[in-house]
Amino acid sequence: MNLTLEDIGRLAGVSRSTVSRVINDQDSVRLAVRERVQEVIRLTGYTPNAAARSLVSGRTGVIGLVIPSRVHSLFEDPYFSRLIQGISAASNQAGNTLSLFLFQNEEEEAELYPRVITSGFLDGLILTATRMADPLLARTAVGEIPIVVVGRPDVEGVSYVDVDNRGGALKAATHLSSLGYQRIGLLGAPVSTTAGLDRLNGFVEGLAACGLPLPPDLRVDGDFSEASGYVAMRKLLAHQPDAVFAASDTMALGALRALKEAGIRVPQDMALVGFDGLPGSENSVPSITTIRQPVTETGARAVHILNDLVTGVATAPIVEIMPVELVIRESSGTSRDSAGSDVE
Amino acid sequence: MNLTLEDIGRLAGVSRSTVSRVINDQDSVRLAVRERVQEVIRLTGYTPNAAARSLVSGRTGVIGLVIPSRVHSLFEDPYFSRLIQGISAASNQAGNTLSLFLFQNEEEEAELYPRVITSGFLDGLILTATRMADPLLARTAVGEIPIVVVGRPDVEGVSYVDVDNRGGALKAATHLSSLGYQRIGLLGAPVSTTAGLDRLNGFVEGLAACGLPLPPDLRVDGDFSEASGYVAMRKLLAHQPDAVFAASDTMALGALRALKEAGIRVPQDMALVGFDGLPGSENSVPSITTIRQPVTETGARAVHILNDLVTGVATAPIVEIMPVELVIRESSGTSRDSAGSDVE
DNA sequence: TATATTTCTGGGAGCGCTCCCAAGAATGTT
DNA sequence: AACATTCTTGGGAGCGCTCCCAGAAATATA
Repeated sequence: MNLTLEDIGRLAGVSRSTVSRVINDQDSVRLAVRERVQEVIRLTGYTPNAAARSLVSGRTGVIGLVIPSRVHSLFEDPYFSRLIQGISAASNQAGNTLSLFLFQNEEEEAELYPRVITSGFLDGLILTATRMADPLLARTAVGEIPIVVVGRPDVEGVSYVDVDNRGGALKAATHLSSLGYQRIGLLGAPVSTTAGLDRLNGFVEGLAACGLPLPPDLRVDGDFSEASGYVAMRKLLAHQPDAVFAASDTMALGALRALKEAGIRVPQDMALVGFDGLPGSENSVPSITTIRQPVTETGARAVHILNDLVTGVATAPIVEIMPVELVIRESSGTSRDSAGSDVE
Repeated sequence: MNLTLEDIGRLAGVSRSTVSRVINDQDSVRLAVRERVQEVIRLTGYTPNAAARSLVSGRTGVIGLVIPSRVHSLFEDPYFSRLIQGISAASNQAGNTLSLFLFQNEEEEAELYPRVITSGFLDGLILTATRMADPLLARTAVGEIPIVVVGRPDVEGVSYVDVDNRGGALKAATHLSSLGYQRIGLLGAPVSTTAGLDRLNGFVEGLAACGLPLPPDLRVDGDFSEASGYVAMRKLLAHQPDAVFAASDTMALGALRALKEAGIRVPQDMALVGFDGLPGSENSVPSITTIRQPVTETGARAVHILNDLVTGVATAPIVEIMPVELVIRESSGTSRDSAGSDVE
């Protein structure tokens, strides 16, 4: 039942080559012939065999998305969900097929990954949530397959797309400072991730630009989770900050819970700024001021860069930093002064 | 740089064919030769070209997972997250590669789907979240590619894996009845889904077996979401049930929120049973009695059945119903009597 | 030792496609 | 009308692999 080019050619009264030309939209096929062939293709529902095609062209149109073994819980994370959607949408649009590689554990990773990058099955790879000194990234240097990392990797020479973590955190700091807050605490993300590190540095830099320090006791780190935000906020409370920047919205949500429990009103008693721009921070009470990052667009850019690499339009490394945006909401809506404080 | 069978053969001093035999673990290769070839393969890091392989074998080892356009929000749903993980884990283990098809809208679905199932790129397909009269399912009947649906489809002749929705809802009903509750309400899932329908029927059947009715005013339907559970519970409250079965844990969580707001204690004033067995129902206060369904295993079974279909070990349609389990927690911990009621 | 039997190995054919080249058809030029 | 030029078209070759068959090597049997 499976048709071949030859079959279509026979039905249309032309040769294999002509049918191939029609399918690949190459010129130099007489209009009448072209239409006749297209009609036969339409009627038969013929689709070219992908394997044969890629055997000769050396390309499959398939790009892989690797999510390392650690991040399984994160799969429910709205960030990942949106990232995957962005990548999927962009690859559909670009005519790619997306293959998903979720490794269950390190052994699976070590066993499957080398095969994946060398079998010729993939045109390219998008790597997410790489850790510091990521073994996947190390293994990849050898392979010839184009790779784009989402999030800044800690090695040189790799193409990646990242959001402006540093700039975003800087914005958060200056925003809070401009409202008159002086004891601004940080609910940090793990510095074992480049995102955590960049947000920390940007935040410190922003405070410094406003003439403010970040005393060690005003910084407690979490792990991106709501629970860690809750715990960290409780610790922070002992040192009486008047505003807090949480390095993720999820942690900000946890912090908000801790503040509510402690009877501290937001923003009247304390201002709160998050990072990410997830729906949760918009729908909370009060809604949380945040640094919105373009997650879907980041995924889409990764796909486009990867395709440029695959087609040779560009050569690695390509780096792109996506802009972030300060979204002011209730949790930092009023200035320190109008909140009736005793400071300045 | 890309090696071929011929290259490996030359390096090992044997022919293409012998190398192929070693790689495919076929017998009748002298041990010494086999080891020499394996050594060369190990040293060179050779991996067979997937396209060439599948061109001749007619198989790619790739299975597709289709998530229709509607369910994008559901991607964050813990259910989908776990299902995808189950499917991914099982397909890794079975030596398959997983391709993910997230369609953004109906047009994309209509355009891409036919190509996907006919290009020969996929050995088989797993379809999730099909709706009643699903166009994908209808289109598929024509195609030759093996398909397994997760969740009972509303058409005949299709292989599928489902959980025992009917039996689970029946258990919930008899459990509540056995505790002495008499006005047991239903917070239903949409009957436009087979899961919603089956849970409704099982629940009614279970009540009937205990000699209890389901008065129309004791049934309000939601849409699986937390918000819909909240709203539905508030409506239900007006008709004073003494226990409620929510057809999903997420809705049960919403119901719990409504009950707390109304000052109704669970389980003292009202018992509550959910369905799914998600982490959220375990960690809530009080923890919610639920019907636990084996999500990961369901995904794994779908992969195995699909592989049986692909290899011809089995022929469609294959149907498998996964068992569910009543998990008793705080929200129905005590019997109606010991809760100090006036009934019986 | 000669022959029958089994085990192992090499090369041809072909999977369905794209690329290339050369031949044929159509058009342009004098 | 005769030739040069351009546009179309067909078929050969080959992508890297598996399958199959026949010949070579090893082993068993007389």
